[in-house]
Amino acid sequence: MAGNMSKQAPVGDCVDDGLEEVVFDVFARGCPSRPTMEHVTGRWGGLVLVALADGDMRFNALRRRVDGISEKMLAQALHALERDGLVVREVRQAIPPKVEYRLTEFGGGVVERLSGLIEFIEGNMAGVLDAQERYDTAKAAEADGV
Amino acid sequence: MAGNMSKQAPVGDCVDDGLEEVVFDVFARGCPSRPTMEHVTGRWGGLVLVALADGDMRFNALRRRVDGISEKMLAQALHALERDGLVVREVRQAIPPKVEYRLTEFGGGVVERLSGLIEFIEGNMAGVLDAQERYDTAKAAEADGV
DNA sequence: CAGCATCCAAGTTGATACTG
DNA sequence: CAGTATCAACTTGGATGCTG
Repeated sequence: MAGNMSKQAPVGDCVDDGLEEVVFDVFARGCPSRPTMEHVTGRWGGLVLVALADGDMRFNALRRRVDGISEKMLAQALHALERDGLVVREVRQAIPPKVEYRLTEFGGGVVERLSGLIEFIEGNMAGVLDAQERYDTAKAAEADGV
Repeated sequence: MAGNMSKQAPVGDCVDDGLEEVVFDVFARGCPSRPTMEHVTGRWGGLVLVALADGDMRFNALRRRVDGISEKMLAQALHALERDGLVVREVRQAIPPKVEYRLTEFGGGVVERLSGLIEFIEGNMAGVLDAQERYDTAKAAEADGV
């Protein structure tokens, strides 16, 4: 494709042309780390990734594992993840077709950190539920007492 | 609001009535950990949270820090985060008004893990950019050669 | 099985304007 | 300053039907 001169992607506010040190910063609006971050943490990407930590999986197995995801969203998530180099798609020619998805090393690193986060949140959900209740009660009282 | 009987929120597939052990599971469709997870990892929530790790911050300071966020989205993110008990909103009566946002202990724990993830991703972005390039090239070739 | 294409409803977002 | 209200534009997601 045209306009593909080595690595100097046009990247907003967080990277330069390769002569100086490159710094990526999710806080910067145009930084390519933002989309990647979104693929990883978005509604489905993270769940797909973590599901793959249990071992390689096929399309429909993933679909079952990630409760509530639609075909379309799963395909979309897998594409994004594959493009970012987090997941590898492996086709086994056969009938019926067999396609497996596997984490790359980078993907594995992401999953480690991500599942740490998930476990931490799951482990604190009781407190979250309490906080929500308090918040809602306070809001209701406020709406009343005004 | 009506229908608020103690803690047995109607929570899909991952929690019961308090007599047995409660297990939260982000993979389950109706689990309340999912929304919370989304607030933390969503487009803005995570950035707001991590921004607050630098110290307490006021509304407009946050707005400047999180490049590209709109007023509306910031307010929305802060509400969700506050409701989940990740952030505290502190009002200082004065003119002009002064409102500060601060991480709770739980919020701090989340941020630790989240920023680990962010740093890992930022640190691997060079590889991601390469992967994307390879992916796009392969796709282009495929679209051609077919 | 794996997955793309299309359509459409519903939700999300951002700009703008306004309030306390 | 710290928000809320409103509206139009855009995006998302899911259901359905079809292909290899």
